[in-house]
Amino acid sequence: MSSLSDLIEQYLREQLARAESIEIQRRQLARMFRCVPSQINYVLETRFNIHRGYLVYSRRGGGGFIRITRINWEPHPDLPRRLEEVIGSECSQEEMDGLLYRLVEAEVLTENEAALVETVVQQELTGLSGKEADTLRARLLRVALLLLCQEDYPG
Amino acid sequence: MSSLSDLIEQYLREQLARAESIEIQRRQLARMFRCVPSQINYVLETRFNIHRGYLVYSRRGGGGFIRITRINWEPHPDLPRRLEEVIGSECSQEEMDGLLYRLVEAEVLTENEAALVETVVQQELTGLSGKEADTLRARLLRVALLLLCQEDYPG
DNA sequence: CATTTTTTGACCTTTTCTGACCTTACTTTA
DNA sequence: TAAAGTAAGGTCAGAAAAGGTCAAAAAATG
Repeated sequence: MSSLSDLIEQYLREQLARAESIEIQRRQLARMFRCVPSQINYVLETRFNIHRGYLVYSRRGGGGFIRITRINWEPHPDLPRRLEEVIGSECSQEEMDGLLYRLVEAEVLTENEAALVETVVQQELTGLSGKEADTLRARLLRVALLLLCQEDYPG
Repeated sequence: MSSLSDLIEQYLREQLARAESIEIQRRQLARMFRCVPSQINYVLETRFNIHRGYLVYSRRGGGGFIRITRINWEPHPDLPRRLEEVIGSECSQEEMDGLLYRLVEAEVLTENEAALVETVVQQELTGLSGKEADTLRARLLRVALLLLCQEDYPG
């Protein structure tokens, strides 16, 4: 249990223990650990992804950098997966209404929030109908619920 | 975050924090930062464009100058409508990032909310690219912001 | 031994920086 | 007062400086 990736992870965690956000240079860090630059990407993908509560932002070009931020909201464990299951790739208006109704009953959303979602989503769908609308509705609804539910459970 | 362009950006932002509009001389600013004059244009194009909420006007010849004006979009009243205008029917990731950045600056969103939107929207876009992604991104982003902004200003 | 995780390297994309050359506006002078 | 000179800023293409991707090889794991 101490591959190079583990060492790099450990190093970054130490930095992140002191600051909520750190900036690194891929090349420099790679030189520091005597590895190839893409190894850094591997560590970031496997250890500092969103599931583990980190956000990575990077910029290329001269003065480029990689910023790792510890995030303040617990990614709600398997909400994304469940929403994926429940909503799927298409969602009719009736299905959406049903789901929203159930979420209000379960007190996951307030009535106001449900109404807001309904309004905003339907507004974005104006002019569309049939399968096209159902596909888009599924995506919009998923994003909407992820936002509202995550907001409810701040770290 | 410390390329020459970043430094010049920072300097100009400081000026613009005190006045809504500033006038500079390209040559002089270039001398000040020990760079070639066209570097200034680069900074203006990438950091002070309309997407980031700035207007640039310039005049050549003797006594020439460059004027940068901050667009003051007032946060509260009809933000939703403004957002729809700004987002339009397509939105690249860079445009989205720029907009989120500005909303954080304007204290319409917190950094966490911005990160949340970024994450959730990008997640829904996995597998898509090009125009298709840009179209969908515009829609998802609009819904996301409408939800969060309404939540912030209920009623 | 099969599978998963790690490591590496070749090739790609984005962002920044520079310099040669162009255009516009004001100033001077024949 | 028209032409020439001077003093700005603009454009664009290419070099340089980052970071990204992906697949194959190597190592670890069970």
